[in-house]
Amino acid sequence: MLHTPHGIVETPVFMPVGTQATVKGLTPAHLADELDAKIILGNTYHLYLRPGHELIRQFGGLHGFMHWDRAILTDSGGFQVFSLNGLRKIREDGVLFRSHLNGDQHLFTPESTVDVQQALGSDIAMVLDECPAYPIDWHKARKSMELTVRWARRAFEHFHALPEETRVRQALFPIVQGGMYEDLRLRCLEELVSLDAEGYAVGGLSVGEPRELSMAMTDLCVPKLPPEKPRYVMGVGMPEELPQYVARGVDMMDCVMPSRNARNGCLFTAEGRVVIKQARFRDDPLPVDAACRCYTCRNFSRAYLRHLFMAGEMLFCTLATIHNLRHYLDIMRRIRKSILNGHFPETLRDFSSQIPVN
RNA sequence: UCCUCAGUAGCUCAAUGGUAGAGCAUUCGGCUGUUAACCGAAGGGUUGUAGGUUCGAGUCCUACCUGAGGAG
Repeated sequence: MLHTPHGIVETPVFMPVGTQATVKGLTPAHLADELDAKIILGNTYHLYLRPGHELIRQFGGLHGFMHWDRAILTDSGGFQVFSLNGLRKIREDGVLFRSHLNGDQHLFTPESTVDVQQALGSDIAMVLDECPAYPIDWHKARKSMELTVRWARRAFEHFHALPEETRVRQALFPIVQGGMYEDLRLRCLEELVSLDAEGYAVGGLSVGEPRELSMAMTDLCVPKLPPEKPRYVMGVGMPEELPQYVARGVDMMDCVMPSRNARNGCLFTAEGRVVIKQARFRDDPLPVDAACRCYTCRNFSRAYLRHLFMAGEMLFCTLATIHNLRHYLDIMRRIRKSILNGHFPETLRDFSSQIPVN
């Protein structure tokens, strides 16, 4: 269990992504009542650029601003630096980048991203890291990893030196990098463990590498992270992969897949994907997933959902996102239950025998 | 009855007489710490009809058909 200033989070947990102070398509009531999500993500990069972290601070941080009283983890912007390739320049002191909104130039440093996340008031903050592209050669991966380690040290130094009276209670997680190279990953991990953080993340996965490699890196890193502390693999995964990450010791995951794919018409079920735009669902009276008990599946047909999608109606995004996130969170609930019951191995086998999502 | 304008993909429209295209729609893919209600691909045509001029016609000429506007 993760004890945060905004409640206890049972692990292993999947965290819905709410980049811009909203899980797109959903109200906080959907998240809390319908999905019972205990923790969601926010993003330093996006919120710093718009509406600005100082404004959010005035509204009582992200929690007050977006009316969410459960836990929030904020990503540092390291991944945005990676995906904004071309708009940025990485230097020793930090990353110089141009806003994707208006081209303004900004500098993120390990220190400034801690400050921004303090203003956002998240329960868990992430250290600024460099997320290298895949593939990358060993020498470049080493340089990148070493920079990530230096940045992590600076972030922690700054974090510990924050003035007691204004400091927001918050955990800070460093991020293991090192490309797909075992030696680099292990060296990075060792350095970061010495920071004695409250939790650790494995980053740089799901950047285009084959699935086996993501799993291999997880296999390598997670067991060597302190077992009594939460271990977070960033940016994963497909629904059927969730139990496999858990089996490797992962406590926390997040991914845009359920929410983004929902908006793009891809609904996940235990029987595989339902691509709702397909003509075969034009007059299908069945729910998306007969086994699902979400609001969408309890009340609406595939034909209706297809109609909403084809008509570009905004309700589609809401109903589809409710379903996909419920599917993800139900998988995690089932996993947690089976762990408590001592039946996780059987549950893992059940999931493995299911039809893969694609 | 006459005059003018217009008929090109399902829709709205491009195309100096020289390989008929686009957007939307349709169908199908993709999406992994959200620059993403996004991106990509495919199918789809006797250019209103019938003649003519020309090496070559969506384009020029003639007649007809359909529609819009105008005159009487």
